[in-house]
Amino acid sequence: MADKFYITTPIYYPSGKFHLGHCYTTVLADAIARYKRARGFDVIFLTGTDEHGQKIEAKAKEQGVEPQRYVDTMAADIKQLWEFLNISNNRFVRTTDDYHVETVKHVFSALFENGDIYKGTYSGKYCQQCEAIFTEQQLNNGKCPDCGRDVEDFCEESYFFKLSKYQKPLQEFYKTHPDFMAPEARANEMLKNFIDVGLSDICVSRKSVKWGITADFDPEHTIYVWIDALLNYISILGYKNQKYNDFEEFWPCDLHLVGKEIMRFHAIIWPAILMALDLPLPKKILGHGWLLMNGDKMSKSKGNVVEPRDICATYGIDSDAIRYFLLREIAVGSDCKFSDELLINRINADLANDLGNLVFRTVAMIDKYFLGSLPQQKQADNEVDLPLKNLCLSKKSKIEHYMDEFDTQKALKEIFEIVDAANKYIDTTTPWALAKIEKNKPRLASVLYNLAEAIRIVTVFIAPFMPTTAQKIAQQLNLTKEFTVWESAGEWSVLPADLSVLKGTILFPRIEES
RNA sequence: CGCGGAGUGGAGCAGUCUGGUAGCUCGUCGGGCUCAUAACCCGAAGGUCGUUGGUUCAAAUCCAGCCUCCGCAACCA
Repeated sequence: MADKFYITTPIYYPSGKFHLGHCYTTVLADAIARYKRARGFDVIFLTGTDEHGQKIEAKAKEQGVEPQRYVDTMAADIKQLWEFLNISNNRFVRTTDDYHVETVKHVFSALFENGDIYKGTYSGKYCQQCEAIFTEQQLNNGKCPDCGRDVEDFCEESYFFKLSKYQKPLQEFYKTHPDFMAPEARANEMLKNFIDVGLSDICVSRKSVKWGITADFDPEHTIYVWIDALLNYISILGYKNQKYNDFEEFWPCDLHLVGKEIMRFHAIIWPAILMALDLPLPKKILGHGWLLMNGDKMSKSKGNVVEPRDICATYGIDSDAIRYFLLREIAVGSDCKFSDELLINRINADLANDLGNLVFRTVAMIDKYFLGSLPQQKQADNEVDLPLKNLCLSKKSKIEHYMDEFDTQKALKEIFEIVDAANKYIDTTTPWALAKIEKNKPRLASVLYNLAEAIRIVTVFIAPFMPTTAQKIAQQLNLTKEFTVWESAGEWSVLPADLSVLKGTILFPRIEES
């Protein structure tokens, strides 16, 4: 039996256009999922949409459609986006799906029955414009902190979850599982900002919100969207529903990937709910940073979003280029500045000039000097070949090390050192000079073969990050499956000596700035 | 004094935990090469590491204070 690996993205809230930020989370999860599969893991990779709540209700109304219709459209759109980005998720959850609703209702009732959910009164200050409730402290000079308008008293009967009861167990858990939250800075923030000041019970139902899952024992109440949303991670495995049957095998989750702004829901509330259900806690919550537009967060409400399909169309680039940018440019856990210029520079420098050009010139030379097929006879390795070979062979363990830490940036850096070394190798060996003298042909064949091997290894390594590109290179070098299995990246002379290539199109055309 | 993060050549970042000649990518300038996508290779210029003070033989790194920017405080990846 293969080892199991369960990875999730958050389920996205479709209250507006999806943007590059959502793509980052999902692409990161995808690269990790593909890497794990390459290493032989049996992977469940889950993403989805969080479709209930007031904002969705309002948005639907604004467009003059039923909420269900609205979320259907949005879910279809995001699925298309993931297809465009080559996302390999094998589960997709929608919180309006029957089985999910079934699980949520069951859990809510169970928690009510065991006393972790109780009836209370929810009070605060309500802003009509924002349709949001704030606490006294949140107000800005007594006005709504979002829009600055007057607020009114608000009081409603509600159900509460006994989060406070889990303060001590959570603290104990964090202490015994120091790797539970990552990166460290984010863990500090959680502990100092929320845990240390004391957890209070949270309101988990709303009478005023209609678009949500109703509580079985009190149908006037809909269940708070975060309770609803978090349960997706187990409803999709079939916990308390009949649709799936993977809970025993795949829970607890190996990695919840989340944006830093929703870290607290995953690192505090979610574990508390699981404790209340007497279920094991996830192994790791990784809170990544944001893409910043001119220093500002890219967000739906600020309207400064970048849509990946638009940007690809504008510059004529394919989705692998976007994937590469996200995985290469962003240090896991840190914020990252974004601009068209940074994107273009990164793509041109690494993908067009270095990788794309390397593949193109190598294949072109095999085509030109040997009509596409290398002769069998090869010289042995010499002092120029060995460094290249050894560099290639040294990378597998390093890349595995970084990927096991989910650090795609460092992993890609290692991979591209091979690309650099190969380009340099061409300069050192001067194949065009060898080609001029007939007796140098065997040496020329060796040089080109070594380049093909280096490229093959790169192809194996980049497949989790740029699956389409890996496929394109594989076609050009005539790589069948056995030459691209992960383990083969740790070996040399894997390709047949009489390698044939097919000249293909340019992988990444340079983007000329307008 | 709510909490957290950041401040390093023109741009984007690493280095700070474990003090010891300041590193990477892009850009700029000069040279080389011509297989290749005006791509590739080599070299150079450019930084008193936000600021003040302290510890030390030695501080980007440790300590204290200050300034600036960003984020969080219950529905933003």
